[in-house]
Amino acid sequence: MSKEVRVRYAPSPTGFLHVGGLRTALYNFLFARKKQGKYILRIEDTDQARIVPGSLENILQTFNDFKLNADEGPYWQDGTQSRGGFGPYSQSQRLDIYKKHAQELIEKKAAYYCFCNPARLEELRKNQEAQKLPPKYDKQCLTLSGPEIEAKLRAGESHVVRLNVPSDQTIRFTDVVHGEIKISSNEVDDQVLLKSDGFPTYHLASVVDDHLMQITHVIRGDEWIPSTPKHILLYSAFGWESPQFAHLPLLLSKTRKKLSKREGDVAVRDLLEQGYLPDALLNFIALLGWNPKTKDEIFSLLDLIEQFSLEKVNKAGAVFDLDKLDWFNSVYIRKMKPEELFAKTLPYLVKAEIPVSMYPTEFVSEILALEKDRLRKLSEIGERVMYFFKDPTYDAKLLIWKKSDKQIIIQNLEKLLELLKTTKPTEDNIKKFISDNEMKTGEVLWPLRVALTGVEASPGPFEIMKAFLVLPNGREIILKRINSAVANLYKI
RNA sequence: GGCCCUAUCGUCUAACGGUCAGGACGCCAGGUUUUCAUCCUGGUAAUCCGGGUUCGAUUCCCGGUGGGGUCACCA
Repeated sequence: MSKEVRVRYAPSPTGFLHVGGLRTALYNFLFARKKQGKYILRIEDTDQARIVPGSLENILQTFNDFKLNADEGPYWQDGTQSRGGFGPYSQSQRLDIYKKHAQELIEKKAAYYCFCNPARLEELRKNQEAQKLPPKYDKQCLTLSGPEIEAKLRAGESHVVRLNVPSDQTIRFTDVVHGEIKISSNEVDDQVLLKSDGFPTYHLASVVDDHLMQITHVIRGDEWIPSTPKHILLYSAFGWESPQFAHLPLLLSKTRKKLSKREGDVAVRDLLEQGYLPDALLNFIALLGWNPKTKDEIFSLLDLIEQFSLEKVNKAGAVFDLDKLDWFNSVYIRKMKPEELFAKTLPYLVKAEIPVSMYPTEFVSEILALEKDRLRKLSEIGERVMYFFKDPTYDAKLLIWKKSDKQIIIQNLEKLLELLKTTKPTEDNIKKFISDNEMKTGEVLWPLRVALTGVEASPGPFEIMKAFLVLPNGREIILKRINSAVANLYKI
C-alpha cells in the first residue's frame, strides 16, 4: 500500500493568475483526483515587498470560477483562515517554523550566518562578471569563528542564513517527465535561505513546507529545474526523503518566450472577461504539454481526471495559441443550454448598452439561439445582435444581390410590402409568395435580410423575422425596415 | 557567457526500431445556404543538420545548430 498522494499549487500573491499558473494548478489538481489524493493550495507570501493587495482574493476567486478548489488551504475569499490539518497554509504565518529549521541547518553545518552587506555582494558580483566567472557568493562568512559570529549577532548586525553548498559533488534527481537530471554542486550558489527581515526565501520555505505538509509530488514549471539541486541538498541536509519532482514544459508566447504576466491576454481574468468559458479554457490548456493520445480533443474536467497521467506530459514547451482556444470556445458555446447561454451572455449585452430589461426574455433567448453557432467569444455578442435593437445604417448598394438589377429589387420589395399588409411574415408565406410571383429567391431574400440587419453576414431573414414577431411591435419594425430599404434604393 | 532543459506540418500533437509519418486548429477548394455560421468532402503543410548502432531509424547514442529556461536577501 503506497502512501496517499499529496500535491500542491503554491502561488505568490503578487498579481493576477496567468495561464501558465492555471495549467500548473490544473495538472496538480488532475493528478490528485486521479490518484484519489489531496490537492493543497499554499500561499507563498514571503516577499513582503512584492505582495499586491487583493491579488490573493483574486487568485482564490479565479480557482473558484474553474471549480479547481483545493482540499486544503486558505478558505475561499478569506486567505487568513485555513482548512486542513497542516496549516497555516500561508507562509507568512509560519515564520517561526522556518527560523527553527534554519537553526537546525546551522547546527548541522549545512548552513551558516552571513553578515555581508549588499555593497560587498554587489562588488563581488561585478568582479566575477568582469572575469567572466559565474556570479557566486565566495563563502567569506563561512570562515568566521564561533565567537566572532556570537559577537556580531549580539551586536544586532544585519545578517542572512546561507546554504553551505559542498564542492565537487554531483547532485542528481529523477524527474518524472524529464528522467535523470544531474548538476555539479560547483554550479550551485550558497543560496540565501533566511533573509535579513526574518522571512525565508522560496527555497527554504517550500522545502520545509513540502516536507511538513507531506507533499509526495512537486509538480511545477520547468523554470524550477535549475534550483531543484538546492532543494535536493536541503532535503538531504534535513535527513528527509525528497518528493518526486515533475517539471512541466513551459507555456510560450507566439514569440516563443516564456509567458509572463507582463504580456497581454495571458491573465486568466482577462480571458474570462473576454467571454472564454472556464470549461473551454481548461480543456484547451490541459492539452498544452499533455495529451491522452485519443482522437477526440473535447474533454470535461471529469474526462480529464480519468485520462490524466504524468507519464504523458511532454518535455518541450508549447505555444499558447489563441486561434485554437477560439475554436474550443465555440464548441463549448454550441454545447450550452439556452438558459445557460442566456445567463452567461447577459452581462455582455449589458456591457454593449443594450437595454435587455426592456425586452421580453423570450425575444432575447430567440436571438441568442440564432447567434449561438456563430459566436466564438461571448464578448462578440453585443455587436452581432445590435441590429435587433437599433435600426441599422448601411450602404444601400448592399441591398442589391450579386449583379441583379436595382429595379427588380425595388419591385420585389414593394410587392413584398404589399403582401405583408395582409399576411404574416413567415417562412411559408414568403416562400409561397416567391414561387407564386416566379421571383429569384436571391432577389428577395438577400435584400430582405440586408434591410433587416444592414450587415453582409447574419442569420437568415425568416429566423430574424420570427424573432421580431415575439415583440408586440415586431411586425411594424419589419415593415419599417423594408420601407426604408426601398426608400434608400430610390436614392442611389 | 556558464549551467540546465529541449527539437515531427504555421500552431497543439500521435506514431512496440519496420506507417503512404496519423489527428486537431488555422488556411485553401468544393458541396449545402439568399448571405454568414453550422455541417459534409477534399487539399495544403513536418521528422533541424551530421555522424554512428542496426537488415532497417522520427524513434537509441554522440556531436553540432536552433529554441527556451536559469544564474537575487523574487517566486
